[in-house]
Amino acid sequence: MNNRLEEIRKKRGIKQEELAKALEVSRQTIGSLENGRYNPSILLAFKIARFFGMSIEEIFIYEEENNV
Amino acid sequence: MNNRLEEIRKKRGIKQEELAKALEVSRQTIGSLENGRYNPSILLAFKIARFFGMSIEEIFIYEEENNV
DNA sequence: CCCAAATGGAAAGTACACTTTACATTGTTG
DNA sequence: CAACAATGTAAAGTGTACTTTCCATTTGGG
Repeated sequence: MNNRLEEIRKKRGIKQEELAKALEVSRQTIGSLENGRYNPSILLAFKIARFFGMSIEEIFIYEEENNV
Repeated sequence: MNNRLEEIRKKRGIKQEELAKALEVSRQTIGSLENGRYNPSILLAFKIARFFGMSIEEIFIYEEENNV
């Protein structure tokens, strides 16, 4: 899964640490999401979407992962 | 998090097992989601939404969980 | 240039999504 | 009622999301 987190966060002019605090997760979690080290839980995805006033689908891009 | 999985699945007239096979997860996973034993991963949420031709937000209802 | 702020990322531990196996319960339907 | 289909659910194991701690690298402003 890809995501537009870094792009969207920078457009809002906020730091990873500020976003992390707002979402009540660690800064490393934000960094890991932005750099694709892992995917968010659905709860975190909802928090992120709500924070930015967007839908999950606008932020996280699912393209038929062929990982079997 | 609540979800409308059971409702939507029944409206389509398909069995838990059929849905499970289509999504490539176990039948128990579907049952557990329908009965709220746990939340789906975001990948599974995307698969479910895509399967039903709906958005994640239409199926999974996030209401500011106050679980801290 | 220099320092500090911002970010990248590894390591070890915890929580939970998901699997397989197994069994019990609840409807049908013959 | 008998027998089978559909669902509920528990237990134990695995993978991964997320945490805390720690250090390295990058970047911008004085």
